[in-house]
Amino acid sequence: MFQPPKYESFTLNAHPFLIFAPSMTTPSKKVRVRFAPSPTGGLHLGGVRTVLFNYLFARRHGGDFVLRIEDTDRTRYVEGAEQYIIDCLTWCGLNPDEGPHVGGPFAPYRQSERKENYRAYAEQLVNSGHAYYAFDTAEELDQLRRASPNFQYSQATRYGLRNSLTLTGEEVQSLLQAGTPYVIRIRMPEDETVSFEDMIRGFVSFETGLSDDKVLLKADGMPTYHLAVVVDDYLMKITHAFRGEEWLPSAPVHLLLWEYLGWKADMPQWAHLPLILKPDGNGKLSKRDGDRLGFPVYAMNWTDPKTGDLTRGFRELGFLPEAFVNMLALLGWNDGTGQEIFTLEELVQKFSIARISKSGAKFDFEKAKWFNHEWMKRLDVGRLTSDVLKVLDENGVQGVDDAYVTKVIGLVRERLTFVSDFWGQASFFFGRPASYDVNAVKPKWTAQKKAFFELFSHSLASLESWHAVNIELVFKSLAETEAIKAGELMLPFRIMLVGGKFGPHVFEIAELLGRHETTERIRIALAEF
RNA sequence: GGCCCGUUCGUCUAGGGGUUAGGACAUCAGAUUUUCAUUCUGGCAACAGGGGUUCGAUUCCCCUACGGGCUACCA
Repeated sequence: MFQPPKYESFTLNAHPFLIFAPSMTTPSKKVRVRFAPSPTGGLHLGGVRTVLFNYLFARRHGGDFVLRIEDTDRTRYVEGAEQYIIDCLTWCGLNPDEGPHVGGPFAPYRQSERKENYRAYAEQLVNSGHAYYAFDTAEELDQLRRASPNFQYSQATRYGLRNSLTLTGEEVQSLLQAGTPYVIRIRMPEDETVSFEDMIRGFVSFETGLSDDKVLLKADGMPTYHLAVVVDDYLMKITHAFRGEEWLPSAPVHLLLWEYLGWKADMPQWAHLPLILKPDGNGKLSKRDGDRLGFPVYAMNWTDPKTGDLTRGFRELGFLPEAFVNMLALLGWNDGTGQEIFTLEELVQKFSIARISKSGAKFDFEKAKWFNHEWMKRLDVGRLTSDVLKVLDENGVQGVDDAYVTKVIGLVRERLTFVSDFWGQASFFFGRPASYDVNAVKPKWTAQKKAFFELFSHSLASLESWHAVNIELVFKSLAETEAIKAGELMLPFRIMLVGGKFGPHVFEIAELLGRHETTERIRIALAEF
């Protein structure tokens, strides 16, 4: 017998796309978004991208960006992870308007501190028949799963298990009074269709009968993500919810909860972001892939407090936050013009959900490096100074003149991919070469060349204006007088000042080094050749 | 297994019923830079397959394949 399927739509706005139509770029309610990480370890690059999109959307629409710590799993809680997350956001310049560190009108922002909120809502769902008490222990369920691998706590099995659907009211009451551990589970409808309009994916629909009865409130009294995310998004008046695509399958549970709690009209618009994939093979990018392939996955260095293991981050590798954020934005989004370099401000101006792609993107470290190099070349030299000073300090160089450092940066920046490359490219500006690439000089070295450099050094001593062009002039005219090709002398001169075959134009180097230092280096090197 | 999502150069992507299918990274070749890097020029390189719809599909629809995600008292 034909039964028309029950259909229930959760499309909240009669015209869901209207909100984002050009004529109506400002949603009617004040935009409020949240990043809701679990403090269990380092912050993954995908997490930062989620933050970014939240941030951009909030700023674009003049809304609020809140940080909410989802620490409902006590067993996975890691000391220091919350502060680390906040530090990462600070480094990236993506600062929340509200959060545990800055407070706000909806405090507290840690779910562990909101524990008492959740039980009442779970009970409310039990009372309305949309949820039930379940007394099965974790061990019992483990056993069931071992016995049949596809076991689900669902309509197919719930009537054979120990819960308030199968027990009498008196039995349930006495179990509860006796303090028997229990969880509260959602009672998924047997045959309904839940659908909604995802801002990125468009129409998505699910059959409720296929999902299991997710736990809402755990035996320790803490909510699971499913309950907590709905309750807090409601309480914190979240209007748009961004999260990774891995959450799509549990969306129907959340939709149902919004409905059952009576908040359907306030449900946020959902946006399920495409995943960031491993560069080789397939699958979600994980910290392990970074270790294996030799690039960072976390935003900053992370030390596991239990094992002491250090996982390197983008920041410490020498990434500029500007480049890191820029690179992340382009992983799954573009503005349609081909422009690839954006400042945060530009991103805020140009960001639109409509231009986020649906498919996952493989992370390409080479491209990430390219972004950093581009920023290395474009950034204001002064902006780079403090970072470079840090690199110098790490290499035992202190108390150098800022203006000198700034000039050096200007000279070498275009050949640096990372700030951390600075030392390798510019150490000779802060100390004499420790050794010389003599093989580059010796085979063609002659007494005549030696004489040239002695004369050259002498000329430099009386050079009136110490500028690269003048130094070069003296160098070349003397070479001519001595009948030696200038080209034959350039490399030896470079080796004298730098120690190796690298660096900016040699006369620029001499200018920066100064008269005394230049002649000294010539004198010292002459003894080596 | 079931459910959901996805599929344009090696990678990130633009595009969209009629285009020489565009750009970027990587790569290759050349030029410049009397070092190296930068920079510049050029080359290689893609619409997963099959059915429809259509005068015409890479573009719209369906199926298949492939890939991924989820399937915990984790988020």
